[in-house]
Amino acid sequence: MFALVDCNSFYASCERVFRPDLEKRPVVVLSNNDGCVVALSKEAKSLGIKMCDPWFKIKKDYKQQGGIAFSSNYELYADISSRIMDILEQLAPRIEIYSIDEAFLDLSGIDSCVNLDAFGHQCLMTIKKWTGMPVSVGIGPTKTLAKVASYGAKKYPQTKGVVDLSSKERQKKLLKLMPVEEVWGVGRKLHQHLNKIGVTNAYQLAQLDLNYIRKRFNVVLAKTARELRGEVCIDLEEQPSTKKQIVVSRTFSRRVTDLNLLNEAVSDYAARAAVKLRREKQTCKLLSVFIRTNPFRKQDTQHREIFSVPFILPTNDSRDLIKAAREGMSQIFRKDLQYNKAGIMLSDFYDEGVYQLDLFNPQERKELDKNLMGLIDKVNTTNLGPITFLAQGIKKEWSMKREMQSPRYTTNWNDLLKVN
DNA sequence: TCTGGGGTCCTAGGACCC
DNA sequence: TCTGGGGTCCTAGGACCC
Repeated sequence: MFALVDCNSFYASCERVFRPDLEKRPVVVLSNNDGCVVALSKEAKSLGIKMCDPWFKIKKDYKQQGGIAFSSNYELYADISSRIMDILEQLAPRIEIYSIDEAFLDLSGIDSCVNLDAFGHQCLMTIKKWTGMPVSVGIGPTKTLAKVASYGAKKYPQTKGVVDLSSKERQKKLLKLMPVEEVWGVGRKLHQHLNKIGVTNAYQLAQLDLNYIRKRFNVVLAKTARELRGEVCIDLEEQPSTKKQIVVSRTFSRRVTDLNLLNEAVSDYAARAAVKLRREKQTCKLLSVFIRTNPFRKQDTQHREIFSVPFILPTNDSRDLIKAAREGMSQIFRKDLQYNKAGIMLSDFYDEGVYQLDLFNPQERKELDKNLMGLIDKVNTTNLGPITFLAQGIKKEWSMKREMQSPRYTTNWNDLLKVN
């Protein structure tokens, strides 16, 4: 048996924890650059606001209706998330942290000694009491059914936030009520195709012939159908698997035509990616750089391109990555175009310390470089930092806008909440 | 004026091998 | 006219997730 513990409107709820005056008010959180809505409270939903709505389009009406908006504050969200995950670790023997706001719990063992519905409420109340965050709990024999249960727990207030789908009858009842596009693994395209063959709810999907699904669609959807029937196909993954790629990309605060500024931006992203790569204790053999113009501006000449730079020896040295990023940029940059986004991608990973010996690059040098990077990373965790590379730029004219950000209540002494 | 960021998995097709 | 069979590896693109 699995439980899915899922925070309600996670980012919006985080903002409310330290602003109780916002309870019952519409709250939305915006993406980087205050671009579009990425999280919204129930009250904001009932004003007709949708996920991904561009902020500039809804801003005026929304504010008039008493809504409040925040720029995203990832430092705050990450900290609240880790507090919630710590609590869940105490409540269940095995958990899988699935995303910043969700975790699957393995309930085997627990299900034989306590009532599962009661256990769900215990999780919900403990998290509410210790962090102030509202969550829903869905319980089912497979992960996909736990997701279904969580859908029910959010959708129907009479469940008080917990749905237990242990029984076949309850599964059947809820699956029939659930639109097929709400199923975990069914996105926009599959939704359209399924509708075309007359499948509109989750129950119908579960009843389809598996061979037919494999032939007409693919093996992944067949797996989803089996999970909906109660057959475990997706296991709990306790250890986060090592990453296969690292991406750092940003939309600029304004359109950029200057190669120097683009170089600055990708150098900055490369340096950030290098830190992530070293945190994973990995090295990479490939760095790709990409840029694109604003696809929404139909009047502009469009250009998007990606260029990959291989390394002879795998590396996680910031200087190598920055150099490669600039090299790549010089290959794809075109004069007189208005770029609005750039990014870099690292791939082809190797464990740190596993590399072919190189005649021209003696071992001692490598150790020295490694120590240097380690030292920089260490300094940057203290308030002596940050140490950055000049290539990353100083003014960062291209960097994003976040005009409505809340304080970092839990991670910065200066932002600590004051009580008068 | 203003439209996010970071991931994974699967498949088809091409290049290449014997 | 008629041009094998079986395999692997890599890449790009599509679909999905949060």
